[in-house]
Order: sequence, then structure tokens, then C-alpha cells
Amino acid sequence: MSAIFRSHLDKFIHLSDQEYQEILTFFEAHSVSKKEYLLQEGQVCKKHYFVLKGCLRKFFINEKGVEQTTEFAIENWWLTDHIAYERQLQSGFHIQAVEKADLLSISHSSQENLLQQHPKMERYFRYVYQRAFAASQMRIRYLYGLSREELYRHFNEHYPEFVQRVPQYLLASFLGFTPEYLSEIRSRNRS
Amino acid sequence: MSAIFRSHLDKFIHLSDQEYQEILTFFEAHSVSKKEYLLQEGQVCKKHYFVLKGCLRKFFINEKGVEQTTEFAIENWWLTDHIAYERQLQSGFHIQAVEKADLLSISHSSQENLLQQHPKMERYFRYVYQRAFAASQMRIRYLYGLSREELYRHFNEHYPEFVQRVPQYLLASFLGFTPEYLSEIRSRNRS
DNA sequence: CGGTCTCTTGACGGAGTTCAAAGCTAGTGG
DNA sequence: CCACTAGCTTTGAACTCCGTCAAGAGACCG
Repeated sequence: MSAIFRSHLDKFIHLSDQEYQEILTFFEAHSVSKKEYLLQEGQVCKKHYFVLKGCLRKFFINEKGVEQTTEFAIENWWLTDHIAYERQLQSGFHIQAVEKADLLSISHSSQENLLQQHPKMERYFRYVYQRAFAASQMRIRYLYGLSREELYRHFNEHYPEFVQRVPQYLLASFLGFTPEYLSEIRSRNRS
Repeated sequence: MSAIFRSHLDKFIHLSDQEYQEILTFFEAHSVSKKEYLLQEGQVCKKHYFVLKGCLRKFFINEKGVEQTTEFAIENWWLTDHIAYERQLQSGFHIQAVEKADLLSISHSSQENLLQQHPKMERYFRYVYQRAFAASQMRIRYLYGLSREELYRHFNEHYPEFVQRVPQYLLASFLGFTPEYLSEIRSRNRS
């Protein structure tokens, strides 16, 4: 199972077998079932999760009581509430499994130790955050530049497998509009 | 002038005077005047900018020909088109000085060399990207959770000095609505 | 002082929301 | 493996936030 993580790391840095084994000791493995929660609002955010298989989402509840999904994580992505994780504070987010999932997790203190003892991982995480930030910048650009309908079409063209993979109400929540409106767009596209 | 950069670095990593002098050789200093462009759409994004003093913005032109500001950078923030910088591609953004500004810049190849030769800077940039990504996550949360009017009020409460500092039409562009609507909100707030 | 940016005001229109109700689908237990 | 139910999707009508357009009032700079 953790061969998946090894081949992911290999894309960014070169590690000996021994180094890899040492690095693995900093992580824990989890399996979670569909809809299981990994973090709930108000809890201290203890873990940074890496998805080996399956799908997670991060969301919050807005003033009207509606769930707003801000991020999905599928295979080879990290997920946490970065602000709450970094400072070990209470989180304003929920993290939940969308599908049953296999995960690795690392606690904040373990991550600190890992980075101290394995400077190569400093480089690895620099890449991870850089990539995540770049993706976030693109996301903001689309949120600003496109209407809700264009946003859906764009997403549908670029990530068709993902659109198949998650229920529509989660997709609507992620794109920032209502399931009703998504349904309307889809019917327009058909005719 | 570069004492500013030194004290900024000191917040994240510890450097000897000699190390700092070596590190500085990887950077270039610039002064730019108000409205001067540092990057235009279609150009290869060569530089990563650090603001010592002043204010920059990053924007793109949407299909209707309207400028959409996606990011500001003031003192102690980095700014670039990360996707285009990382891969040395043509950018879809403009970067422009909002006020006259003093900057440091580093080219992509210099940054690679810097990180190779000074692993402490790997750690520094990991922090920088981590912080930037966390900020970006908060931004996305607000974009999703708040109406345009709430967005303005929230921004106004949390960054009042910044609201004073930039013209209103740039603020409107950054918050994702029209100057006309901003004007309407402001008049409602007064009465 | 004259001209070009910037901000304000108001009328109108449209994209997207809200609410309510009905139709569908998939997972669960029997 | 079927039936039942909870959860998901669709439809439609009324409404609202915010954009667009146009025109005027300030404000700042040479």
C-alpha cells in the first residue's frame, strides 16, 4: 500500500530504501468508510492527511446552515485545515470521506521532526505547498473570471472523470451554487 | 534597504551575516514608479518579486475586457504568476505597481541555485508557500461564504488601513464586483 | 484652470437563489 | 434478491442581488 506513497515521493525527490523506511515511521495509516469524519468544526486540527485511495472533502457550514465544500482531495493530494493545523487551533472546517478511503496521516509535531531530520522532505513539502498554492491561484482566477454556468462547463470539460465520481450536490457546493441551479444548467446543456 | 529583507528572513530562519551576504547575491533590486508594469500578459514570467516598500497588484483581463485584480502584495509579500514562473511559460496575468515601490527580484534559475546551495532557504520558501496557501484558503472560504456586500464589510473591518491605501475601483476589482456597486454599499453604510 | 481620472446616483434587466413539491435511485435489511 | 425508504435530482414560480448603461459631480495633475 505504501508503495503508492513511495512512487509519489519519487516524482519530487530521490530517496534510498532506508531513508524511505525511516520516513514512513513518522506516518500513520488509516482506512475510513464513506461519510466518516476526520475532523469536525471546533476540534483542534491534529493531522495532515495524504490520500492513497478514495476521496475526501473539506467544508464549512455557512450562516444559513448550508454546507460549502471548499476542497476535494483525491489520490496523491494532501488535505488539512492549514491554518488550524499549523497553529494547532480549533478548526472552522469539517473533513469527511466522500468515498471509503485509504490514508496516511502525520501529526504537526511529527511533521516538524520529519522536516528537521530529513531536509529532503523540506524540499518535498515546499513543492507540495507551491503546487497547492498555484492550483489555488488558478481557482481564484476562475471564480472571478467566469459565471457560475461557465464555471460548471469549464470544470466539466477539464475534469470529466471527477464530475462522474462525486454526487451533484457536492459538485454544486464546490462550485459555489445550488443543486437546483446545477440541475437547470444540465438540462439546458442537453437540449 | 536590504536590512528590511534581512529582518524578514530572521522571522523564519537563522542566518549568519556571511550567509545573508551570499544569499543577497542571488537577488536584484528594483525601484518602480506608480502604474509601471513588471509583467504583461503573453510575456514569459521571469521573476519572483518581493516587496520591500510599496504595493503591487496582479490582474487579468476578462472576456468583457474588464481588469480583474486577483492579488495585492504589500511590504514583506512575494508576488508572481506562480504557474508561469515555475514552468517559465507565457503568463495570463499582468503585474503592475499600485504605488511606487522598492522590490527585490529573483529569476527562476537563480532561485533553483539558491535552494540547492542554501537548504535553509528551502525551509524559508516552504514557509512562504505554506503561509500563502493558507491565506488563499481563507480567501476562498470568504468568497464562498459571504455575499459581495458582506465581503466588503468584512474586508473593511479587518484591513481598514489597506482600504484607505488603494483606490476604490481597485478594491472593487479585487473583491469581485463593480465600482458602482461598491459605491452603493458605501452609501448604505453611511445612512 | 482645463482635462482626465475617479466616484456617485438611478433605472432597468438578468443570472442565480429560495421555497415547495414531485420523481427518481441506490443502499439496506429482511 | 426484492421492497422500502432516505437521500438525491428535477421542475417551476417568485424574488433579490448585483451588473450594465448613462450621465453628472468631484478630485487631482500638469
